[in-house]
Amino acid sequence: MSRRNTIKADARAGAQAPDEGLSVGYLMSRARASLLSGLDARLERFGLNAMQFAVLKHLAHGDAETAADLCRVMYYDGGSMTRVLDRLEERGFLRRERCREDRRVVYLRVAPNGRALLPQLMAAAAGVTEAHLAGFSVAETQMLRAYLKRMIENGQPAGDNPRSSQGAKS
Amino acid sequence: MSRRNTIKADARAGAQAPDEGLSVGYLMSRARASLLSGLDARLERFGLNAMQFAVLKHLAHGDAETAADLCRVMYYDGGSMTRVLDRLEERGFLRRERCREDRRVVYLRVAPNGRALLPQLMAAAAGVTEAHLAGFSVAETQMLRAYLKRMIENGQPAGDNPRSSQGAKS
DNA sequence: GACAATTACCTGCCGAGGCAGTAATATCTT
DNA sequence: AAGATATTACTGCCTCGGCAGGTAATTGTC
Repeated sequence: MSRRNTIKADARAGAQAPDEGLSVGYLMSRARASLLSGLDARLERFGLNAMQFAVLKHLAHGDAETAADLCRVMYYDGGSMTRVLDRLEERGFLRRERCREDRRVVYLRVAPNGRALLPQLMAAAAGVTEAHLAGFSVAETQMLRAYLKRMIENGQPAGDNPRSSQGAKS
Repeated sequence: MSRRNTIKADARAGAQAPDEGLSVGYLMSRARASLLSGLDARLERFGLNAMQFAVLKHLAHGDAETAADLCRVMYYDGGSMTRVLDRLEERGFLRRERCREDRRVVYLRVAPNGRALLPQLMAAAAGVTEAHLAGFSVAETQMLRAYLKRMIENGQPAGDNPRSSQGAKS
């Protein structure tokens, strides 16, 4: 044996004294990844992924009714959204319907096919979240949500625009 | 004017009774995205992104000394890691050095070039996190971290399928 | 009515990340 | 000792998401 996997024994233990602040970012990435892959796993049997589910959910709940709406609500790129919708339509979960008053607009309607599936999808999503929040009291969950909201607001004012189109050239 | 952007007036109010639980995931994605794009913005003047910074940081702090270590610590793909390291080496921030005892292993060393930059990078990263945690007491930050850790642990047992591939073939 | 500006949707292109497969080396089993 | 198994690093291939550009349609200005 020459050099076994060492990785600095306590890199995983919460024993980091130096940059405690940074760890919030790492923890959040990890938690989100776990949530996301858990959701994807549960949606797999429906042939959908988390993104597709989110789109259907927003449409079904009336949070949005066009592609542009979805992009605003979900902070998502327009070009990518088109392709997500293409696949959902192709699979019959969704219908596109051109608006007659404003012919630029295409209304999005959840097809009966997708609408029938939605309760199960919602249940799957709720299940994943609940699993991750196991042992959390209602108050704790609310606090967590409040913390996250505060962080988001702190990031809003200066310097955080997802689609600033002003990106760097590297 | 035919149909203005509506987006369901009360989608923003906290008036959603049904799927309150789900919002944790959305909030976390938003917070993380804000953190990440903020970090990228601050690292831009060094010609580095968040990923490259994280690699340098882990190497400099001794959390890892090979590509495989980095992948384990950062829950990152091996193939992608190779390419990140390629770029860092190319730019002179990093040196690769084959281990003589175990010739499969390639040790990664932060070049003086990169080591000199590290304090500024760390400061930039800390700045972003602090900005997002503005108004948080020490206790609150600790609670947030504790919540995230609990969520991660809850996701470990059965919920965290490494990869399910998109399985979207039909 | 003619012009510019804006909006909605779509397409092409590129980088990032995940997965599978490969060659080399090391370790375990029999 | 010899074969099986594991690990390390790397390479192709694919999908996804972001950005820039393009077309059609609407709104605003003169």
